[in-house]
Amino acid sequence: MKNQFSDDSCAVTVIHPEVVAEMKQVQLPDQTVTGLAEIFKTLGDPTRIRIMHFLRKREMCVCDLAAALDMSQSAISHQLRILRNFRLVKNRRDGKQVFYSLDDDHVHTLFAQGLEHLEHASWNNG
Amino acid sequence: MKNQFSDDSCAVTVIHPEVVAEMKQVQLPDQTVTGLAEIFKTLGDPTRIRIMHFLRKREMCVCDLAAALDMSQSAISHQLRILRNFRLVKNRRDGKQVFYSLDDDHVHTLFAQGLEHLEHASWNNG
DNA sequence: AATACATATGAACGCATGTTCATATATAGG
DNA sequence: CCTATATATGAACATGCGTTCATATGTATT
Repeated sequence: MKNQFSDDSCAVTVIHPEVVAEMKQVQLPDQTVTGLAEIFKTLGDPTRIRIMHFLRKREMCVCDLAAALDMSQSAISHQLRILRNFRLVKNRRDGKQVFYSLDDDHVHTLFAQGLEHLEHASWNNG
Repeated sequence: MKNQFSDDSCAVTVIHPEVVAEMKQVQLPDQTVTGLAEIFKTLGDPTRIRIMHFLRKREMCVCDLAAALDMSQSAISHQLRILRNFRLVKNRRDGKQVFYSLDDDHVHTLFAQGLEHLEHASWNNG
């Protein structure tokens, strides 16, 4: 016999069965895991970071965003759709223009915490 | 003349030149943008979310992580390397085993804020 | 030294993702 | 109604990413 096997999975050696059992119980629901991953993935792109950073300062229309970022209107619009889908930004129409702004305050805090971690990581980077 | 053009970019209509100018000044440094995006991208994967959630509870060795997640040791190891590269987890060796834990507290808060946003988004979802 | 075990890593494969290009929708003005 | 403008969207293309498979490294045991 070469290996121990966990109860209901593929062949993996288990070293601390109690730990594994305990962790399987406190596992997050799939929906929560997916949701969390989606939020973070949405923020995990330079263009979207830049957009979010601007919208933290003020609401902006699509055209101005594209100009300020030196990118095409189409690219920005696609990104805004993604941010909108995951409720990170909301929009209002004013005539021909559509203005975007942050959807809620948690995003602000997410940003701040991200920056704090960045600093922390830089310390250790030396 | 069909369009206005921004000073130093490709052809994009500018609607509020003052806003665009102001935003260009408060732009984040490229390094910061990249760093932030990398942190969030790193958290933007279901497997890594699950790993981080476990490590929030206790330190764990690679084998147990693989067993608890019903995934191959190789897959987990690859993911741990990514988390390690971006200083989200740290590791210590104890004999043949390597134990992983969260690197700092900001990650905890990042998680919490992500979850809060999840709830917020669920309200609006109806 | 030789074996067994825990972890790490490189290559490869399939799938997701960001941008561009072309075009559609929506609103204002004549 | 027709044109111009602001935004949205679908298809396509290139790049990036997560997993698997095979294998290497590192550590204890005999």
